[in-house]
Amino acid sequence: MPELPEVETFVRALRRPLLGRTIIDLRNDWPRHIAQPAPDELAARIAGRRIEAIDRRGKYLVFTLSDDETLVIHLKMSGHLSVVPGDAPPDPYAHTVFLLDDGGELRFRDPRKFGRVYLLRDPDGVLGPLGPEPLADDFSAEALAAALARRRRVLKPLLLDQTFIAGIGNIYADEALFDAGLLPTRHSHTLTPDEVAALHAAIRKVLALGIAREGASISTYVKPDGQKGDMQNAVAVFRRTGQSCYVCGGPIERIVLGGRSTHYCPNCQH
DNA sequence: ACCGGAGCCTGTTAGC
DNA sequence: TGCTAACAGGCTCCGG
Repeated sequence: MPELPEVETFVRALRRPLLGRTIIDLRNDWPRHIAQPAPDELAARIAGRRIEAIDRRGKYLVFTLSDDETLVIHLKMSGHLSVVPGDAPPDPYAHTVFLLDDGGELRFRDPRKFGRVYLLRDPDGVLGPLGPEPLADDFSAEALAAALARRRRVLKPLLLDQTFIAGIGNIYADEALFDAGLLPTRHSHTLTPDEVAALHAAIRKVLALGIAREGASISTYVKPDGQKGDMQNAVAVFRRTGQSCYVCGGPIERIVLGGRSTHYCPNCQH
């Protein structure tokens, strides 16, 4: 389940093999992978475009192409991107493949087919609704405090709301709440200034740790080179139901909030 | 404005 | 040990 740190890991690994390359063609065996525009139009418009920059916005990968085109990819649950030689063994799960001018391929592997590809002249149409980047300099505790007070919502589902903050998914939401010592069932407008400060620091801490450890290989995620990340060895609560809390020794509990499994320590979080 | 549920998918896991 | 059924999970859409 790629979240901000996992997507950032892809972005960093893809820059070296892709920057300066030109996309010459597209292969697709699952048309629903292409969200926008229609697959044949996307193929026609992307051919001949050079990859000039690769960045991340929330959980989206953003490829700035020549001629003011932007390729946007969301990996959703099981998406994976890698650059391989053209004669690499075929991958039945690589539903969308970008052919490169050096003979290589950018493969979008996606067993569950939840991922989406966009080719946009104005990426704001897709990226515009996203909330602030939690690792950006202008994401301050004061800004978070104001945003929390404005919405009266349960913390866990709110952290997963991409229009509130961009990039946090189920793993890092649970980890951030544990690190901040806050129960996932707390309501956003009830946090004290100290609690907001703790949450702000915790969000940035766990995301930065996830990036440093190149992502959490808990379900299907692996790095572009196929190797596992290392963040799964540093989680405090996620999918540790019944196991001992590393801080107090008590059992980690699991509840469902907003339809998502939620893990926390009832002793350490208040 | 917010919440809950269905739907999209298929590999993995739980339960018999 | 082998099978089937439920689950996971980001996000969108719908109805309340």
